[in-house]
Order: sequence, then structure tokens, then C-alpha cells
Amino acid sequence: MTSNALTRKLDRWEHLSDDDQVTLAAISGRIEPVARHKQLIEEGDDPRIVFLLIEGWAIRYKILPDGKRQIVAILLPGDLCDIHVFILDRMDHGIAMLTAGKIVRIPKDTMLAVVDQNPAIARALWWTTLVDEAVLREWLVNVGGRNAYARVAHLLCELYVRMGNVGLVTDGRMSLPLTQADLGQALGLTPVHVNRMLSQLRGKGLVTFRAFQLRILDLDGLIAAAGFDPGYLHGKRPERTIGSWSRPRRNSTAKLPESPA
Amino acid sequence: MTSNALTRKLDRWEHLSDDDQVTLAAISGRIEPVARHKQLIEEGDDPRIVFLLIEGWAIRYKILPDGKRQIVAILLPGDLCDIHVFILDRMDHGIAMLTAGKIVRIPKDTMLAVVDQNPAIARALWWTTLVDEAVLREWLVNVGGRNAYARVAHLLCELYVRMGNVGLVTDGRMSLPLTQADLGQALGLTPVHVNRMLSQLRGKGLVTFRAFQLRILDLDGLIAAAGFDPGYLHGKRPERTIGSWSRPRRNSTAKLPESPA
DNA sequence: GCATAGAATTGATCTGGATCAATCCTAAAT
DNA sequence: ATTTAGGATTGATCCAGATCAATTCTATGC
Repeated sequence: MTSNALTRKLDRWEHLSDDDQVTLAAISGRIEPVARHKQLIEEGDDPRIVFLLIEGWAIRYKILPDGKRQIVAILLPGDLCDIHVFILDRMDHGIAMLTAGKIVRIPKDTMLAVVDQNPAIARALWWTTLVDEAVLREWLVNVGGRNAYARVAHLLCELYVRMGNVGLVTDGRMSLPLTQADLGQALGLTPVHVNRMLSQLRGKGLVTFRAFQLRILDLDGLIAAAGFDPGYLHGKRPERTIGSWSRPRRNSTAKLPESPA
Repeated sequence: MTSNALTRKLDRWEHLSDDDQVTLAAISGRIEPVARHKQLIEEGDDPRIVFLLIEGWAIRYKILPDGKRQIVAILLPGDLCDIHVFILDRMDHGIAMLTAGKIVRIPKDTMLAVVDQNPAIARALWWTTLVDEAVLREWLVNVGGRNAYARVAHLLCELYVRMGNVGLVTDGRMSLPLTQADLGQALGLTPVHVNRMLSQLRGKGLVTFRAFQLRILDLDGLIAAAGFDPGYLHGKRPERTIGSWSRPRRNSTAKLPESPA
């Protein structure tokens, strides 16, 4: 099970041979539980380990000189926590769990050795970093160019698609373990204003969000409100469903999880 | 000369053997001139070519549904224009020249073959993408968390450091071929407001900017105004000076090009 | 059931940047 | 020298979001 999360993720981009899969299985060993709000890596650390997030949510963030925290990425189950290992001698950002969860640690040296000997794996990993970059670009566009309402809508769309890709959306509902303050830090908005935008979205019958459960009521409406481009995550093939979270997809041609009409 | 821009850039991150260098020299052949404002790749294209920017400036940008343009990266001489070739079957953003300049085209297949057979080169290229990502993160922080004044200052700091790294800063002066409207599109600000922030910076004796020439008068002051972290670009070793632009560095220990006191 | 603490919500007010609208510069073209 | 066009600058006003300040929920734990 454990290794498969990684294999499955990478195989989505680049076909991996059986050998490659065995290699990956070998490096991703024991799963460890991690506590809510646990710092996985701190800004300034010399990263020596790649984390594979098996369960739970995490964030990448940077602290501004005035102490404000800017969230620069949201990591979902199946995401690779830090390949930056390969260049950064000093992390330029921190990574912290948002919820309790489970991770697998992969030491830097293991990772480097594998990459050196398995071009297909290297390429697949590289691809994941390029996808991360595409998401980051879209976040920049979001914060730089959209108003608060569209901005919130856009983030919800993105998370909905990404959660759908890993099989964590059921009937238009998903867990969204961010407080409104957290959302604000990801969007460059005040918690108060996030709240107002959310209630506006609720008022228009697009979504519902309470008790950390997001429900999409009108996906098309939300997409329109956000100016969201469903193609932007560069999904090649939809990820196969994952272990215990899995749920058969009802419609293999749909790019987005269906929203309940 | 031509090949060396690439070699030099990559060698900065990962030591390349003579063989590797020969390989790189072989793939980066003829230099072509490109016109000002030439679109290198358009959003939606299936990218088939990597561009190496030899001379001139370019931008990565995305167009919002309402037609606004958000600049998501600024490319300087020596930058690799698009490795995204490797994943994206559809470009999620466009790339356009800002000035006239010179480029080298490298076909996707060539690139893929080289990468497959030269792990060191692959790793070096991967590194460049991770550095790009670090810059992107900082841009997000900039737009999401800083006020207009610090935001402008921060971009100027970044460009100053990057230009210094490729030997294009002389006595605290550099070319900056962006209009104030362009700066606004990179920063999520109005041209009018960019203008006001610039004159504020000028008023405090930090910089001067006219006729597309930026002059840093008080680097420490600018860094302080920006909340800039000089380490953020992850420079491992300073890039060696490049061809005709080069100028011996006066102080090998300085991280930043000196500003004239 | 009651207390507690972390969130969400709501209202009132303020302000950093946006907008709108003229000029003003400056370099290249005639 | 004069026109022209792309930028820069300046001033006046507006408004989306920030701030400040209470409440109100809601899930705990006792």
C-alpha cells in the first residue's frame, strides 16, 4: 500500500517499468504518523529528507519580515513534500502539517541514487516539480490579478479538482481542513474578508463550507465565478484511485468530479 | 560562445564533465536574432522547442479571462526559456520577448535524448527549474503579503541581484527594459501606482529609474525597504562572467553587486 | 449541564490602491 | 523645427478590502 501512493503518482506522468516500481517500493518504507501542526521542515534548515504525504494535509509557507505568514502551496495526500532537497542547501520556506496524518521519509542520498540510476523515475519526479510550478504560477495570477471573490472561488476549484484526482471527493463533498484565516494567508486576504466572500458564494448557491467540509453545489457556477481553467493542472491521465480512500469514479471521461446537480 | 551560456549556467549548479560540456555544446547551435515583442510561445501551444535566451529580456505571462495580463516571470540573458516542454502538452502560459535579442532553439527531442543519457545534465536542468520555482514563490509572497512600496522595492532588488549574477550590472546601474505598466503587471499594481512608488523610492534617495536605466543609489536602504533576503536566489557559486557582457567582479566575497556609496 | 477556546460572523469605519482624466516628456520620424 | 506616439507624471475621486471590535457558534473537556 504505502509505496503505491508514490508509484501511482509518478506513473501518472511517465510510464514506469516493473523494475522502476520495485525500486520505488523499496525506498518508500515505513509509514509514520505525524501530529497536527507538526513542522516537517523549517525555513533555514538544510533539507536531508523528502517527505511523501500519505494522509493528511500540509502547507508550504514563508514568513514575511513583519511576521505575516504567506502560504505558498497546499499539499494533499499523495504529494511529495520536498524534492527541493536536491538544490537547496537552505530551505527558503517551511513545511508544516495542517492536520494529523501519515508520511514516509526518504533520505536525500537514497533519492539521489535512485534518480541517478533510473532516468524514468528522474523524469517522473521532474514532472511533478513542473506541475507544482504550474500551480504556483496560477496562484500568482490569482493573487495578482483577481478580486477577492474570484480568488476564493478559484482556490476552491483548484482544491476540488486536486482532491478529485486522488479520489477524495464524494458527491461533491470533500474535507477542507483550513480555517478561514488559513485561506486568507493563502490568498493574501483578511480572514474577515474571506468570510464575507464565502458567505457571498454561499448566498449564490455555489458552495457550502462549514465544519471543515466543503460542498460544491454548482460547479459550473463556481468555475465561472473563478475564471477557472479546468485544464490548468495538466492532468495527463486521471490518477487511479488510492487505497482505502478510493471510490470508483462514476464517469471516466469527466475531467472534474461531478457536482451533484 | 553560444553554447557556453548554457554550459556556464548549468555548471553553476552541478559540476559538468568535459563530456557533458561537449554534449551541451553540440545541441546549442546557431544563434538567432529575435525581434522586440516577438512571441516565442503562445498560451495553448504544444511546446516543441526549448529556447535559450542569449541576449535580451523576455517574460512569461498569463492572460486572465478579463484580458488582463499577469507577468509570472522575467527572463534574463542566460535563462532557459522553457523546459516545460517536458510535461506540458499544452502551454499554460505564453512567453514573449520584451526587447530585441538573441536566442538558441533546442528541439524537444534533442533535449529529451540528452537528458536521458546524461544524468548530470538532467540534474542540472532540474535544478534550474527548482530555482525558477523559488523565485516564483517569492513573487507570490511579494504580491500576497507586501504593500505596494515594498513590492516594487523587492522586485528591483531581485532583478539587481540576478543581473549582477550574469555580469550585467556596472557601477550600480543596469538596463531595465520594462515600462511602468509592465512592472505593474508583474506586481499586481496599477501603472499609476507603480509610478508613485517609484517616485517615492527616488524621493528617499534609494534608486533612480529613467529611460529604462535603473540605478541603485542605496542598496542597503532598498533591501531594508523591500524586506529582501539576499540569500533567496540560492546562488551556489556566482556565475562566471559571460562573454561580451562580462566585467571582472571587484569583490569576490560580496553576495550582491556593490552599490556605489 | 457548564465552561472554555478556537473559529465564524457581523457591523462600523478607515485607507491603500484603483480609476479617471489631463498634461507633460522625450526620442524618433519628416 | 515640428509632429507624433509611447511613456511618465500629476491631481482628484472612488471603492474593495483592511481594521477594529464585538458577538455568536460549536466542539470539546470536566
